[in-house]
Amino acid sequence: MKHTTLNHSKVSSPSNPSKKRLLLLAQVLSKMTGRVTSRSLSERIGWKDTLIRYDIASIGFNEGVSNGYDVRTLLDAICKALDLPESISPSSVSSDHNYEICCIVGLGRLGAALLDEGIFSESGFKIVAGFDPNVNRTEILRSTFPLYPASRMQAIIAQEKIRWALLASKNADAQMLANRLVESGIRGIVNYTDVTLALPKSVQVKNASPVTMLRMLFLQAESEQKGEKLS
Amino acid sequence: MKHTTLNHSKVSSPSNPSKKRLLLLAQVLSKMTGRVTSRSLSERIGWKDTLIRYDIASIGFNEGVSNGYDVRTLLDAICKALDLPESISPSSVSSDHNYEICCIVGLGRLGAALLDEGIFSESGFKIVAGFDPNVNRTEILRSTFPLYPASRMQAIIAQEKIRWALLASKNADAQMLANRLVESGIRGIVNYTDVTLALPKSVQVKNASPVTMLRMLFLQAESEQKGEKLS
DNA sequence: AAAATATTGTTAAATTTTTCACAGTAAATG
DNA sequence: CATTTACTGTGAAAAATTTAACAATATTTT
Repeated sequence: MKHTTLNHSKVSSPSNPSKKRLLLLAQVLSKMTGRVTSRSLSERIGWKDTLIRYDIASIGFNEGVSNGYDVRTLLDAICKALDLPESISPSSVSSDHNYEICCIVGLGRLGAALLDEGIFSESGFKIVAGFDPNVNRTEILRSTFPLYPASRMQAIIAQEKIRWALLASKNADAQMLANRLVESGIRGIVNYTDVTLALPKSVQVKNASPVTMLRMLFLQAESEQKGEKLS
Repeated sequence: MKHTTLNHSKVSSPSNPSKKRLLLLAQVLSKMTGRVTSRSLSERIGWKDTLIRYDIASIGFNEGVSNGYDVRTLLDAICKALDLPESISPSSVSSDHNYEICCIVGLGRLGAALLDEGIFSESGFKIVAGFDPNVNRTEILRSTFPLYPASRMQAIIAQEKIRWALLASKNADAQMLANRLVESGIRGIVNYTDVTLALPKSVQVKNASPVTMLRMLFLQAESEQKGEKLS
């Protein structure tokens, strides 16, 4: 009999929690070589080995029977399954320069820090514009891509086909700017402000404000102490 | 019969997902006044009204019968239940200056942006130190709290009783610095680097790197398109 | 080459989380 | 003041997620 490489029974795509774990797993694998087992990964990342196998199975990968996984092969499979814009895997010449286009909204201290192009190189995401309500900021700051006054957001976003935004404005401006992003047809926002944005369900958000993150961290630690599960 | 204010059957503390939602809920309520209903909140935040009622019930709050909730009362109750260091609620004189002590590790462009004290004012968290492996950085930068070379982390963290860290170093240094944080007895890390940290289970992490956030956002949007649940 | 070992893939069970359904209650209405 | 309306609180049902159990199978050891 040939290698048992094609008896995949799981057809459905991975669940949302699985996807998030697979992303993290891919990021870990991208720093490794050789072979791994579900147990060695479990020790590295902290999830139950059985959950890791479950996640891997959910993308229909099964080249690991009895002997663990080849890092490279597994990584490639995960990247393909998640369909990230540009694979984390080095071997992925698959999608040739398939970037997702982003912008930064709000060029205060934090927003300006994100202008550093190095952050996003090889991430699959490309920042092509920055916006701020304050024209001073857009004129003073230097970056490898153009900066515009917020009044031009709608036009530029359409023109450049921007689909994602990093929102790092003042809290007071956050909802207003988010609304404009929505009107411009954006698909998702990474929200570095403390404002819990009101958005249509069709627009995704990820909250990443330092304060909110610290508070969530605090809650997580509180639960952990009492012996509860951590997420 | 008296007001039905004390027939709380739920004794167990809220589940972890509930806690996170309650935190966001509190942040939203802190910007409101008057009364709200589970439905109006549902429209504002996007979760099912029934889930909001469930979360509220989980902290034993029941002053909403038939008439919705008083924003202020509910907010206070949530803050008390979550036991955040300094309440989001304005009326909370309860815990007098009960700060959680934090530090910033890595003072590159992003880390330096976090030196802005305004970010954390009234958050319940107080930054008392910054660290960087590069002594140049600690000498050049200005901030309202002292900056130290990374070599002094262990000593200062013990001395200042620092319990939380914002890690914004270069990726290459991240794990090394995280290890030192762990050795120093830190309780949790907000990780702004792209490295998936290997840490003991007793130390909590929240990943907030722009790239990881964008990737998760992307996955979330992908699922949403196919009509799946969003987290 | 047989036995022992290590490890996956998978199905089923357990657990957790969310949703539903509706009884009960305060306020508003006619 | 009876009736309607708009809500909550809650216990049970449903759905989602995680864990456990184990048969199957490569690899290593003796």
